[in-house]
Amino acid sequence: MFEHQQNIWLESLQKQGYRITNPLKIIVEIMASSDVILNPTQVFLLAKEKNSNIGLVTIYRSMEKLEQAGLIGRVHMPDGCQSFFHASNGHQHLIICEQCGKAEYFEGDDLNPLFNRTGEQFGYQITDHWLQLFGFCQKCKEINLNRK
Amino acid sequence: MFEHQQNIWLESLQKQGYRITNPLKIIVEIMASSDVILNPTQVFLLAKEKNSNIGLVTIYRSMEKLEQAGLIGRVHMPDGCQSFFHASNGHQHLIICEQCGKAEYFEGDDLNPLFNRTGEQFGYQITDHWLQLFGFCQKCKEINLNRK
DNA sequence: TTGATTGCAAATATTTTGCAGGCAT
DNA sequence: ATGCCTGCAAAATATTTGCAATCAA
Repeated sequence: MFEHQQNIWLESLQKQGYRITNPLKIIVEIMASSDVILNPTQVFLLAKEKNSNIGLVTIYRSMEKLEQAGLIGRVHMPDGCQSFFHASNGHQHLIICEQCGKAEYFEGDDLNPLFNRTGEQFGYQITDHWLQLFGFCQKCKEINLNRK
Repeated sequence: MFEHQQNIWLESLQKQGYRITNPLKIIVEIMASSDVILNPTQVFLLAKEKNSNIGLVTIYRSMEKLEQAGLIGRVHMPDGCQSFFHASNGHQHLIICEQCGKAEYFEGDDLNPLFNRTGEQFGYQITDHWLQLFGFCQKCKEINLNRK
């Protein structure tokens, strides 16, 4: 299942002219199967477990490729914006656990009427929008309860 | 008018125990009257015009104070999240020009039902949300038309 | 074979910290 | 007078670039 997803990513990268190297495969494997947002250093540490020789620079360069290819996207949080998550199908919105970074996409109502109305009201031509929810996921809620 | 706003900020800072120094006054003057988002370096350059002796480090430290005091907030953009803008009254949302950084707050519909519904659906306890619109402001639309 | 990709080292860019002197209170 | 705040220099972080060797195509 995850393997399937990885292959889709690798094919996509190959079609776009990138070479499928071992380090890239490892990074794809990590990013395509992660249900939490990850920053370059976190990806680096996970990747080292699979190939102790991999360099942090390769992570940066590969993340850039995956982003260019539309496979991952940068996730902004109140305390930083260097984490990445696999991209969504279509334009969906993110709900993110502020404790563990677990993220999921959700479909919102159609907010375009609000966005267009607001754009007109202020004289802006709207090109994009962000909607994100922050909170505690099921697991982290339980963890926090047990701590008390 | 802007002076009034500045004084409110300075009083608030004083009440919170901060000392009202000349560099802080200059930074408050800039942040309280700016209608565009500004990063520390931009604030530094603007502040230097008023006090050529001011240091970039002071900008960083003062921005932290203003943020702590709830007077400014960090603004996240697709290409960076180191800019600041004066805080809103209540929980409003931002519409930002991606070209010049001009920003304004707007009141949305009440999106809480959507947020709560989504939180329940995924098992998250929602603590916060972000809604931001990006686009081109009136002036930048005109600038771009004239360029063609 | 060829040139894109890698890992290392070094360079940049950004932000934070240590400290002596100055200034608000 | 006290100790918070400032500016400088230096340190710590985060990210990017140069380069020779390697490897996918």
